[in-house]
Amino acid sequence: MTTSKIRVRFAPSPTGPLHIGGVRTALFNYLFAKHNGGDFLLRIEDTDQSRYVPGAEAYIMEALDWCGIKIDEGPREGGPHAPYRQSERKELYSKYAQDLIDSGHAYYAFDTAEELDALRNLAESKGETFTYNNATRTGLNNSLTLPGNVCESLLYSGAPHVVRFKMPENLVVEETDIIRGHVQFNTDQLDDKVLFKSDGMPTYHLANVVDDHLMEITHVIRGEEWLPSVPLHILLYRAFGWESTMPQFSHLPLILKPVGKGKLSKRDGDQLGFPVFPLAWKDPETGDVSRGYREDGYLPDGFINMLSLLGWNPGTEQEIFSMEQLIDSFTLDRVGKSGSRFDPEKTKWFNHQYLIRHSDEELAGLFLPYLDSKGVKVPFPLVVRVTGLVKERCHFVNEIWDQGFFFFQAPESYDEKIVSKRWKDGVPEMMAEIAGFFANLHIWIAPEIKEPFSQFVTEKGWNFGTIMNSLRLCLVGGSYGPDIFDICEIIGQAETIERIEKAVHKLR
RNA sequence: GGUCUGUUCAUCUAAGGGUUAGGAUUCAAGAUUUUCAUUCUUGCCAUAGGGGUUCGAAUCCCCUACAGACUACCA
Repeated sequence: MTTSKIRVRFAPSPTGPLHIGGVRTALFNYLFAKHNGGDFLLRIEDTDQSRYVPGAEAYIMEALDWCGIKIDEGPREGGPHAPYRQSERKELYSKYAQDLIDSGHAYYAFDTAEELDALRNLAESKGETFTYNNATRTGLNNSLTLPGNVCESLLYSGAPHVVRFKMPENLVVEETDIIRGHVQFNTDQLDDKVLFKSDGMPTYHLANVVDDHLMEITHVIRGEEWLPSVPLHILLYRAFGWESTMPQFSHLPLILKPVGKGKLSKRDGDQLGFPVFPLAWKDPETGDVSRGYREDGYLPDGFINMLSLLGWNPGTEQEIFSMEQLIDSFTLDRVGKSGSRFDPEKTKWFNHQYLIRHSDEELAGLFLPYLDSKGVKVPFPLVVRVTGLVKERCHFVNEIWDQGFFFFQAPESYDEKIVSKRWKDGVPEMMAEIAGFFANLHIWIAPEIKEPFSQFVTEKGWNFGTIMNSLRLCLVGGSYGPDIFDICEIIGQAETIERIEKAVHKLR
């Protein structure tokens, strides 16, 4: 253990949009770094050219930006260990692969992918599993079995080859994972992993270890799916002679799908009607669009708050956390070990909590694009006022429209259920009288409408409930919305009267 | 199949040997809102099963079951 500055990295591969599991991994890395006054780096692991997806890298950065996760060093930000894109560090890795061959920790292998596939199929047909390891490597085409001169001439002639790690025999590799505690593996169960591919690129395992070392990463915080490769990574650090500065490992529990079995996947969102991505994503090949939390009207701080509580808890009963508070409270020892099922309902609840905490101005600003898309152009102060009136009844920014569209345009239809319930005999006549009454009012602000109106209704001996509900139907087209007199005030005297007359006319 | 990891209300989780097993979401009921939503109150609901260790186990150990991850020249 060194006493150097805490440094962590989020190292996604740009094979598509980040999903919420990835965002959570990034978040926990970020929170851990900031809690300890350390650095958070973004490193793009694009060593598999065949899986490269255009736009994915930009997506990842935009998603982190939206979430409020700030990158200290990365491809865009630069930094002392640039470049931060593994494809741009390509030359570096072959040197390290060579070091391992020279020290006897790795070897060249000339077996083709087809040959290995055939071996796997053969083993499978016999109910066995083929593994490239100490038991089989002596019977395969590699620098351990081939005569030195044959091997050299193969390399010289440019024969395709990979570099494999020579997994030691019967060695117990132990490690203390910050989240999981003591874990151990026997190397006899492991295979000779490819470190360097025939296309000249390193695999994840090599690149990851080399870069983490070079970038002075102190803690590796990643998903549980990486736990099985921990022994390989430890052995690599040892082989390089870097064990004394090896990062500490933490393996985060998985995020499971809301219903059914297994970890959350892209498909779940489409089927169950909630986003699995922070931002909407358009697949460049198929053109399919997947929805995103941002586009669905979620607020980033609520989204982050929800994610933070998936697998982590503060040990207190506090549930609402700003990013600053999260940084303050976050420690890895309060991260659980078991997988968390994702709950879209609670996500909605969080969003509502954040929605009502946001200022009317801020929310109105976020709502503006939705208004635009409806072709509505109104003064901003009006949008602010309406937002303030309806935000408590919304879970999402876009619901401000559903809850308040009638402030901006007259209802075009009337909810039939409400019509049959409220539009009884005599009601049209009462409404017509009310329109006349409104026309004679001189002051048009909510309390000054309510007061005389109540008097008027009382004098007439009408049923207040019937009147209010029917009036609401006239003004908004249904049985929803905030206080009626607020609505009257905002839409104005003339419009109020007009809507009543229109309803009387149309609902005859 | 093998290796590894996990298992507390429907869901997220608290309780690091001693509590009526706590909170939150969902759901249900009531109150408020002469609408709807919000809000408030109340309620329902859990230690996977079996063995140990212990005066005492959700907590420590073992077995079983179930679940998951990994098992590629992918990350």
